Amino acid sequence: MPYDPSAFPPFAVTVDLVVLTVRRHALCALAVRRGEEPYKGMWALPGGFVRADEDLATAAARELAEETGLRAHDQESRSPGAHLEQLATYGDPGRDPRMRVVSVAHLALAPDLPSPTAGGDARSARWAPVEALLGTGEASAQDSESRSPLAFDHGEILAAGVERARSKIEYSSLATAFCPPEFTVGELRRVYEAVWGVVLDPRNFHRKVTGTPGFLVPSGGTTTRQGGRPAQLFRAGGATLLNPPMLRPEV
Amino acid sequence: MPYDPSAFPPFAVTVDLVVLTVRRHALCALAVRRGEEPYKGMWALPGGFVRADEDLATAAARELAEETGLRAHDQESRSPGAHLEQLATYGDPGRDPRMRVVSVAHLALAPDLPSPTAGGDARSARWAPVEALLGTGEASAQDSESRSPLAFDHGEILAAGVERARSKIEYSSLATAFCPPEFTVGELRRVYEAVWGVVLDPRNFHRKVTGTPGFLVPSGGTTTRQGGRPAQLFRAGGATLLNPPMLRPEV
DNA sequence: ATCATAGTCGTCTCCCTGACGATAAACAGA
DNA sequence: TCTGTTTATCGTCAGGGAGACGACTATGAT
Repeated sequence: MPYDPSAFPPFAVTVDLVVLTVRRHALCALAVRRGEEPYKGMWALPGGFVRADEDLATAAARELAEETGLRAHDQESRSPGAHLEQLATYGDPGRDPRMRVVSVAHLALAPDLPSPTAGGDARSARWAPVEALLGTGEASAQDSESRSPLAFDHGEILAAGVERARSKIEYSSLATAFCPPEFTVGELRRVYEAVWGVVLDPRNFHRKVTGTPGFLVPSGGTTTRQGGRPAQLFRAGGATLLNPPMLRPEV
Repeated sequence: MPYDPSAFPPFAVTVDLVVLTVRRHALCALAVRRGEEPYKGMWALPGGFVRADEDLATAAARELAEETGLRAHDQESRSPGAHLEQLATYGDPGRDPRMRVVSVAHLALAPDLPSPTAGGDARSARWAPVEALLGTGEASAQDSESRSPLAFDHGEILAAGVERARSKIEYSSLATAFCPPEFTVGELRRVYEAVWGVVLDPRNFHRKVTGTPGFLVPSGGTTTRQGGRPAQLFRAGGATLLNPPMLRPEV
């Protein structure tokens, strides 16, 4: 199968971002309003073209910074940035009516930002609960597809990102990416509850996360910002894989 | 960030395949010999350009069929085909010295084929143990990178595919994709042992897989093709997710 | 006949988990 | 100040799954 550099179809390559955060006990995604056709006026995932000399991860980090001001860190550092990883690639012919576009979707997990869309184009970007963006809310499941108000195939991409986040916090410490640098066990539990959409037993959850070596390290302080008895503050520990994993309740 | 259809850098888009199988108790990958520069004469992963009107999954299935004669089935059917799923996308500038190429890597899991490379170009394709292709064998880890004899960044892609397969057989029934339509518990255990590179207790393994609902369904027959006492034959059951998962031994 | 090889069934113990009682330390309001 | 509310944290107990391993079965090979 010899390569023929002059005989391959040209593609446009973009990165699309599924940026998730937890706001007011709900899992939310960043959506931007489209200013042009097609899908003008509809919500879409943030994204853009990959530049000629740019790595895919670099392009995703650049788009993330442009939209949220967050700096990405893929694995290690627990800086103010967000977790960023590649999600999947979408390249159906006709997914963009204008041209052949292959989009490398990325998943970003960010802590709740003080001013959600203040940095970028505030009137055209917002955090929205994922149920609303996916059309999986209380609306009865009458038509099984395209209930999502998102443009292109972004509903499918968002669903994949949400599912990835839901499964990944099971066996990794990634849930801490939704938390500020210092957080309590209860705040971490509310992250799990929001992402999974369940209610967890506070006592078993506390035993589990504090008993998993490397998951949490006490920072020494306490806080009462959630009300009630003062809670110990923790930082994310060095462990990235949880063994044994957190278990998502059945059913 | 308005789209400008006339101002985006053109990319070539390819699919590369990590095709894994278990042969003689070893995890093997399909490699093809390059006939041209760059990397002429080196081994590489099979792959090729995505056509102008072709879906990414379709392109991957086409390449798989061209190289192995296997028909792909992504999730459900347990036909003679192979499991095929998207793995990750690689698009570093300079990963191909000739042009800007974005490669959407796919992972295929196939049963041991009677004639490994008889279908295609037999003298330029072969199954090779993944340790050999990755350079992670008994060779001392003196230089930590580029010990792989594979062209381009295919060593990295193969490593990602192997790691995906290793983790995915933990919580899914995908290990059966390495087996013929009918197989014994012992044969399935040898698949796990080859993929993970461990030795498993036959008694605990038997209890686990036969006790997981939907994983295996008895086909009625028995076989002695492995020697010893006749073993019951099974087919893959309908379950795709194993709950609780198979546990890879520690350390 | 005996041995080697695989397969299959049980048992025992440890540890994790879920269910849930009890206590502790803050704040709000009477 | 006292009481109720909220959240955090510690303990207990029963059930299930997994690792370690003994025992038995049914073939083929020597």
